[in-house]
Amino acid sequence: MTQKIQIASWNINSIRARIELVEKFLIEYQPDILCLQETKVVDDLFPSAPFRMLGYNHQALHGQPMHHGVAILSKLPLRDIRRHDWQQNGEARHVGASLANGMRVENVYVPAGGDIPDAEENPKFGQKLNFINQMIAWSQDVETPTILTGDFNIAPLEHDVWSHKQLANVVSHTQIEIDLLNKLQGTGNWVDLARHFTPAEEKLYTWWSYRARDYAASNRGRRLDHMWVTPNLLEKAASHQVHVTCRGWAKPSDHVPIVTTFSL
DNA sequence: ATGGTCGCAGAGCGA
Repeated sequence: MTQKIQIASWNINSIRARIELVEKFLIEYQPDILCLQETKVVDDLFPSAPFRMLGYNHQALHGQPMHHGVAILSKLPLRDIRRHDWQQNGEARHVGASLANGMRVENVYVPAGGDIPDAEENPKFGQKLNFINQMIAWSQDVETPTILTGDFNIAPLEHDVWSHKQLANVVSHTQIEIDLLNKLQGTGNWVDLARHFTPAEEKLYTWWSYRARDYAASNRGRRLDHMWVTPNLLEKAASHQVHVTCRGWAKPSDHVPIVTTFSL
């Protein structure tokens, strides 16, 4: 008998501003586990009750005032919850937890990196590169079946952005970021599930700027959100979906949810 | 055309 587990990841851009949107998503798609990024709330003020009402009784929260913040909401018990602060700067960007079957879920919000792709001119860009380097060191030791998901803030492939040429020097698609992300991927032999199921030649986005007059008409998106697995989980991954329609919902996040179905 | 829009807080910054 096989067990089906669906795991979702969504940069929600404030959980308090969008709790109804999340409820709509959970009712419609019923994932077992939801990884959130940019919750923008301290743990004491996290809206836990609406999730419990929907059966997500197991909650690994890792928030801070104002910015960032990650959380794992789960119908399945979570254990060995770890809240990482990779740069010892108080930023809440990574929370991980194990399931009863031994799988680990690692939920990450990589720094956006500011506007100028130069570490000396723009410390935020340096922080982003440093963060990935910390993850590379961490990734060396990952052996258990692990899902690494979240907002990586990097769109590595040509068709992960609306224009490879026009974004070549735009933070999220610069070669230095792509090289570093590829190094991280190689370190753990991580498999990029979205591209495992969708050919590299096909455009695939998870984020569209709020600034476009009509996001759908201009369709200038980027694939910033990812779900990677260790090779020992690959054969269990049955499908991967990007729920583009959520970008068109009222009061949307600028990111859409991604969901992987595992057959265990 | 170098703008545009969000959320947090309660001005301006980060995204």
